[in-house]
Amino acid sequence: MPTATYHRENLRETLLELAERTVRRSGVESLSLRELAREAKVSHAAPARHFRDRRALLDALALEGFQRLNRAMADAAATSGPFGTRFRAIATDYVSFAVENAALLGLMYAVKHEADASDALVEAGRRSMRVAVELIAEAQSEGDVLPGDPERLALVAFASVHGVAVLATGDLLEGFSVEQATDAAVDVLLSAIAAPDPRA
Amino acid sequence: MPTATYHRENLRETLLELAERTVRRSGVESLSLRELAREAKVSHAAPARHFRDRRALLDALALEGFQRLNRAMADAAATSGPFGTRFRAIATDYVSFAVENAALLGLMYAVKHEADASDALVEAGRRSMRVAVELIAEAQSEGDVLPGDPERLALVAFASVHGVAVLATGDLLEGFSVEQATDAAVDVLLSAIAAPDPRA
DNA sequence: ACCTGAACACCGTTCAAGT
DNA sequence: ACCTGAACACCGTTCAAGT
Repeated sequence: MPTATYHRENLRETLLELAERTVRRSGVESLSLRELAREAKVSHAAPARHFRDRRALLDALALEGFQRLNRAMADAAATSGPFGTRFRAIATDYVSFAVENAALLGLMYAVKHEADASDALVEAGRRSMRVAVELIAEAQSEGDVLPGDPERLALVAFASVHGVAVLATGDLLEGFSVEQATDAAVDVLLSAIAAPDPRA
Repeated sequence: MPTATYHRENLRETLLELAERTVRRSGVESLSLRELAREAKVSHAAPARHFRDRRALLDALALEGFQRLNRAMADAAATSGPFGTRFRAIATDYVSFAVENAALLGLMYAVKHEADASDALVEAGRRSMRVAVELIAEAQSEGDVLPGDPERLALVAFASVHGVAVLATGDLLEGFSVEQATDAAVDVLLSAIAAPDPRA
């Protein structure tokens, strides 16, 4: 008779993985701690040891989401090449993440602005905006982007790309593909903020 | 002893009003049909006569939301004046609606793209996009906007404004006011798509 | 330290029965 | 037609008790 089916190696991670899977498959609202516990083959009270309540689990999920998104954006920003290319790469990555993790993205933004969001979560939420600000400030100093408050331009760029992401996940693209929509937004932004090529 | 505390004038409307109030105050997830029934002083099974299930009530709420939003946008679009002014007015109205009805807007977009959303809901969701397309097509025929697929430009404009709305409700404006963010997005969009003034 | 099992106060949904 | 009250199968959360 094998013993110890009863405490698990790393219940916290197991629960997070299971939770992410069910959020992806059926949305946040159908995520039940008791169901999760059943899937993890653990008593329904066990998750409480690792997450104070349902919200704490959701917060942890959202935090992981922001961390993954930020890593992807930072990687795309870190490539070399002309500003337009790097900007387009970041936008594409952002929208791809949104499409592939639609429910998670919704959770990330929903949970971030709840009154008592953790510092780590708020900080992670701000981080992607800062990637955009730095990219634009840097491009300005290279003469690739018109002068002007980089925070203001980054806000508009971020809003625009995030908007495409939301419309994409909401099935509101009305005939355009995700790539077409992203490219269109990037084209419009670049035509507004890119400095004219001095070699032209 | 007064009789008839027991069937109500218009329970459906009463429930919708109460539901909207609690969604506004405490979010969708804390909306309970039983609680609603208690507030309406009706048995917990009574709401089922008017809404098949919780989702049906949420759908009805979302539909009302789109209708109000679309009315506001159509009104702003119907004013006369130069394209830039009208466009800015619509954007401002959209973002104001989003800020004043943050939870409702979230519900609207969440519910719209659930697999079995009602036709009325999907149609209402598309309508605001069409207002944008028409505005831009009209401005192009007047020579106020550069030529190009009006649906593509409207998509970008819509995404941009919706993005500002989402960032605003998500407390991600980082030091900018809602008005500043909206104006910045409109400025950038106009500088990309507005035709140069022929009188200049 | 980590988990269990029972208990409590909620849910949404359904359905026979009442008016 | 519209509502009630009871019932069913779920929840999240807490807590004494076990190992």
